[in-house]
Amino acid sequence: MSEGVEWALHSCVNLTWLETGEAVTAARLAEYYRLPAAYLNKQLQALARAGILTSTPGPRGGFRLARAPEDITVLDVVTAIEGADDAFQCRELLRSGPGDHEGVDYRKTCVVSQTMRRAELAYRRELAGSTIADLKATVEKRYAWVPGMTRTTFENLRT
Amino acid sequence: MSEGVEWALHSCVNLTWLETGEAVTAARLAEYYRLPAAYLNKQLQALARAGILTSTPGPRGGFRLARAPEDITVLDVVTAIEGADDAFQCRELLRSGPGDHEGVDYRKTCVVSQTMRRAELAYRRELAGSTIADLKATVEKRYAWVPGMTRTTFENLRT
DNA sequence: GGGCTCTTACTCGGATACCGTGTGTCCGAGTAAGTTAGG
DNA sequence: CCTAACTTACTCGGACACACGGTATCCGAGTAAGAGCCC
Repeated sequence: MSEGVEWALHSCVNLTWLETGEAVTAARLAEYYRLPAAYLNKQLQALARAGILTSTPGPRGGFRLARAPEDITVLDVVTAIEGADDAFQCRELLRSGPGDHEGVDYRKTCVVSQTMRRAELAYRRELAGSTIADLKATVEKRYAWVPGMTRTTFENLRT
Repeated sequence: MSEGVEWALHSCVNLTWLETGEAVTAARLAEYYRLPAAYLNKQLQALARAGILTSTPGPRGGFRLARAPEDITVLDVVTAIEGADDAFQCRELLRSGPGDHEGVDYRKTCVVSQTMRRAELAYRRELAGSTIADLKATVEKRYAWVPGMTRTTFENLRT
């Protein structure tokens, strides 16, 4: 799985603590974790395309959350970065084997494919059960100083 | 995810139908689905290293299941091909951020990491719940002619 | 006929190329803020 | 002083290289079967 997923999730959570009506540039989000700014920008673009962030160009521009943290699931972010395809892709191996394949969709009927898909669905269900708001809340509960420290750090980066 | 997983799972199920005490060569297993023999051989080697298959060289050699189909989970096969690492690898992004990181293992404490890991565990749990014997049984129940057809096809490939 | 030896062909196993995707970087189009000049 | 146009610097966005892992292939080490020969 792409490393960008980790970057994207942490950046989204950070954005929830900076919500002051103004956008945050990719450069600042990158500097926070010492990441390559241009490449993080690429990932943020993917989030914007997926409707998770909104991007505004020009001075005082940058990214901000497109909707409430409660309405952004972790699965949304993963899908935006990794794409919507399942990890296991059924290539319909059975079609190359013996037997009659007339009008059969092995993606539906193949037992192997079904088993892998079931696991995939369990994975997605788990990720869809967590929202960015949940992450934010858990961090605030366990590490109460983090939001303030994060805000302060971004303030200092502003200079 | 590697395409070899699909090949490996189908090959394992096929082997359950051919269990006659003698091994099956990678070439024949490959021919069944018109796969590149040398490359399938590579995947079967991985299964052998993982203790799922046993390999015997020389004439009348080949591969056979190392243990009963009930004792081989789908997760075992996936792990043998893909490796034991999680799909999401926590690079401890937080360590590059602000704050004190003395003696902290973010793979354990980071909320993002925990969330991703929980999903990963759900995935694995699902795969660990299905064995090769389960796949075999389901196929035999739904498509009763398959075992016989498979055996016959392999008989013809023997020539 | 039985047993030993040698040949032989066959199998896996790892070492070797090739290619696509993720990783990383760069520069240009567009925009909004700040400035300046005019009314 | 207010307004409007211009300049300017800043941001995203996509186009361009690089690297690594999955894909595919080939040839060699080892082995067991089978033939042949001797007893």
